Amino acid sequence: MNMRRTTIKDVAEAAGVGVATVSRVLSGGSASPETRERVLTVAAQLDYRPSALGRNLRQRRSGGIGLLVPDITDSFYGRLADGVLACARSAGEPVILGTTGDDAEREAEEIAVLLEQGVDRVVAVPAGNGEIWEPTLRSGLTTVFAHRLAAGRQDVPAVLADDRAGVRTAVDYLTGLGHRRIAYLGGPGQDSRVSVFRQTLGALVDEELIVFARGSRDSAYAAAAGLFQHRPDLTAVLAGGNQLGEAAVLAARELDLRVPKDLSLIMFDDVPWAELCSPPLTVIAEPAQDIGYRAAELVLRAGGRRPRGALLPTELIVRGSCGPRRTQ
Amino acid sequence: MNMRRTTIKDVAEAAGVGVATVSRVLSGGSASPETRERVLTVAAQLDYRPSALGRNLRQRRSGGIGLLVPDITDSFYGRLADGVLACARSAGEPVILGTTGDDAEREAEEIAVLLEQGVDRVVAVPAGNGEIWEPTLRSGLTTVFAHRLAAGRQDVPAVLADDRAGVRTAVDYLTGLGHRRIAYLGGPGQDSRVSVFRQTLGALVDEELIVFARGSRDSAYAAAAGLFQHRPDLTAVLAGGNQLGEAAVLAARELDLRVPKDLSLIMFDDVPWAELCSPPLTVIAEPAQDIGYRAAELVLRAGGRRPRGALLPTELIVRGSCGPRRTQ
DNA sequence: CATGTTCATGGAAACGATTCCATCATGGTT
DNA sequence: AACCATGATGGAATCGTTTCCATGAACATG
Repeated sequence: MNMRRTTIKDVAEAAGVGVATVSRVLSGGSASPETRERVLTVAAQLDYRPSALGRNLRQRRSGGIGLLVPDITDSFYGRLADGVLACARSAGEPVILGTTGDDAEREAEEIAVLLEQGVDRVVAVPAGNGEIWEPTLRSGLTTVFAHRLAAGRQDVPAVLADDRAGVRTAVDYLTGLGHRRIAYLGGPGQDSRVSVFRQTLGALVDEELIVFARGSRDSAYAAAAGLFQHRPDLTAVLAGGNQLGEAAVLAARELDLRVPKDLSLIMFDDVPWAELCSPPLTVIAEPAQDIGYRAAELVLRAGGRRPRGALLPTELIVRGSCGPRRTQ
Repeated sequence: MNMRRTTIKDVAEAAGVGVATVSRVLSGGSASPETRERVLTVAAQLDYRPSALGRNLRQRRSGGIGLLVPDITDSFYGRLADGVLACARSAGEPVILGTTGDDAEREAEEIAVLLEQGVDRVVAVPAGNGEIWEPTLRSGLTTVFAHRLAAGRQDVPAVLADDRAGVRTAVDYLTGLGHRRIAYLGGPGQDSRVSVFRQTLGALVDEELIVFARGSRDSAYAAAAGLFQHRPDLTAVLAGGNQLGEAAVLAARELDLRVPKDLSLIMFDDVPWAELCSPPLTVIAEPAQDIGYRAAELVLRAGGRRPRGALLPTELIVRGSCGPRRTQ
């Protein structure tokens, strides 16, 4: 029952060589062909698997890569995580997952846990502002941001969707349909989008129509319902994420606003149910999984270097949730 | 730039005590009050954080808990993972996430990675049959299954939703509405449900109406479409998960089957979009997050003991996707 | 007073890998 | 033949903890 794991020492003894040699053979160092083969054979026979524990301690870093997302329940982050996992798996690296709830304090805690674990590579959707990351980055942790930047941290490589272009396309599409009073229903960390929203809308911008929800579903619903009740004159909404879109649909239904007759709706993030909705939702698709994969790739390939980030394309997928401005 | 982490040795020196004492103080061992306070003060001053690396090696186990789910993209497993994370966070434990794609081989690989990392506690939605877990369990890894059992492994504690009761309720509901040809659209690992399905349906059971998809969305769609085309006489479907439900709605729409007029649909797992669908979907809600939380709790509390599992209630939520049998 | 018991304490030995460094054999060059 | 370069090899140090054990002080009990 209580059999010890086989260690490198066992292999060394069984193969009649020193532990140093075994280590070298197994990690690709130099060794004579016959020694190499003998060691490999013995290792296979004993079903030897090097313990990450010993290695990590010696190398003062745990191999794994940390992943911090706001909410693993959100389809977008689920897909993003899936991309990270796919890349990590192909590299044989474990992934330590933490959720921040878009809360700076929780983010800091999760970072602390990761550091304690000796994780030295992190993919994160940053929640707090850049300062939180200061000591972390200084301590030599390779970080890649995904999906969004931390305020005031242009020095960290990031893999982003080109949502600025997405916003432009969406706004142009809506104004093209005749809409003038267009709302933006945003979530945490979408300042950059909103600035483009303002820019593109130009003279049409109406600050009252720009509202923000915190991360939760409840908050999203409250924001949407509040917006619709307070400003029944709006005719189109751009929802900044799938949970916000969901809230918008729900709130609209609750208030008997018909989509797209009374209200045109565009949602960021193409989720499977967007097609099942009635009407099917027009969306700006973001390559969530690619974002995750690329970010993981960057963080793995980074050999101490600071890699450049990436900007992935978004796509407006027109379905049935937008129509011409209602004439009332 | 290249400053070393502060170690326990630094703290010991600064406090004028031995490292053993520091370790004891920090991990709740016995020490004189004044020593304790001095050590704690110094540790706080130096911002000392014990390295998990050293501890893990010495204790021959990594603190973290492993989590294995088929697909983190699936809302159900997302919520399950969220539950595990919530529990782990309250215990300050990191979570290593792996996905199996419901594939036995991938599951084995992920287990190997976890073992290599020294993980000794795992929450898993088992994909393969029980044998895969044999060497793992034998090697002393505390395992708790979540959401389903591995075939032929009654010796592993499991946290399950009472989906057998769910199936019974759903079938009774459908037969009560007059349906006679009821299909089950299943996914991997749902044998137990199907056996209850057969049982409850009794003489009405029709083996051709029981079809299985593999884990992917494509496979689910193919199964649903195939079922509907091949047996246009069926009047009700029980979909074994949200992806299967999604596929059913999509396939029905494609084939111009109106829900619930031509086809009644009940889906396992209450996802947010079930309400947005038109008609809103009648579902059997499963407490995914609770399952994850409870499973993590079990795996954490288990002090070598083998805890008993849990069976969590399901609930039929009637919305609009079921109607009386069509009279053709 | 002698002896035993209970503490707090620190030195040192693990844990299992990697890696520095010294050693030794080999083979080629002068 | 003497010498050096090269490459394979194993011993030992190292990473940062925890934990075993010996020591010594303090105190109670005979």
